[in-house]
Amino acid sequence: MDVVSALKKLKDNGYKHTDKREDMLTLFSEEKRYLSAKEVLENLQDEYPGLSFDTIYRNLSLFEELEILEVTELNGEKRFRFSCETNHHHHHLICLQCGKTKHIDVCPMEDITLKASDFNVTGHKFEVYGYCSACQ
Amino acid sequence: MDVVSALKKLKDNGYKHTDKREDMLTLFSEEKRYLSAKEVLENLQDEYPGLSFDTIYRNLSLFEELEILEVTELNGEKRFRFSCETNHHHHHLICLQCGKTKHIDVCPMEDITLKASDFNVTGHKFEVYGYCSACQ
DNA sequence: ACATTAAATCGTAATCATTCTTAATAAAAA
DNA sequence: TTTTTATTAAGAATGATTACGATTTAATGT
Repeated sequence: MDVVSALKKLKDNGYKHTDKREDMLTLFSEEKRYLSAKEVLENLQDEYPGLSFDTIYRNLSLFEELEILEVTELNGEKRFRFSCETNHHHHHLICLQCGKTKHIDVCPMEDITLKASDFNVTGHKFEVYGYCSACQ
Repeated sequence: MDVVSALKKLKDNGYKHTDKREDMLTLFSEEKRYLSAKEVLENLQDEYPGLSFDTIYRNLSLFEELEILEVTELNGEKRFRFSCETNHHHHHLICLQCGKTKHIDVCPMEDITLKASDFNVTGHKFEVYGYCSACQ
């Protein structure tokens, strides 16, 4: 995912182009890591003094819906990151300090779904937490 | 984990025995599934009319600290369940409707830690969501 | 059993993340 | 440029969780 194709996706789905949306997308493209709504707000507040939380949250949800961003939940707080460019199903190592991520290519789901025949599996979460080299 | 050994654990760590704590533990031992703080409150309110959220939360945290309960987070809400009796490391299938769980014996963590040599891994989460046979 | 002490509880207010509402504003279409 | 419709600001509302001061209760020693 990159800013240009994200903007195209917005347009293709009938949503308008705004400076705030573009700047939010640019932020995510520069910081390839999980950011909280608050972090996003703080990053854009210099440029847009009266920027409201509502705008941030509304756009984050929209981006999630359009699969521009992916979301995870940590300590009762949602965090968003740019969707990974690869179509290849994968999971992440997530730095608890800065939100930086690394790919994990193995997926533990292969066998599970079959074994759980009397359980209708609709989703899963595999995340590994710790500290990246910069934050150790 | 069972009520008797949970009560013993409380005592051994210098915490007092109260009717409310025992009833909370009994509830978890009867419902072997994830419960929210609200569900716990509602279950005990008949017996204790003036029961406060503070009491529920304080005790849930205490139980978590003593590893009497284990916790997960779903849709911005903490949910607690009796710790599994087995010492064997494992994960869960979790019913999104009723919170019922089933064991998953495979653990995807075996290789990961080694491969992530420049990443200090401190924890992980592997949960599979869906609907149990009763809730489908 | 009774008094003492420290922990537990109540009732309520505060907090934090998130969502909602209404009126004003700005982008796209005609 | 006007109209239409989406987007935004500002702040109130919500829902889960935590914090606080005053009161009550469980454990301990006498």
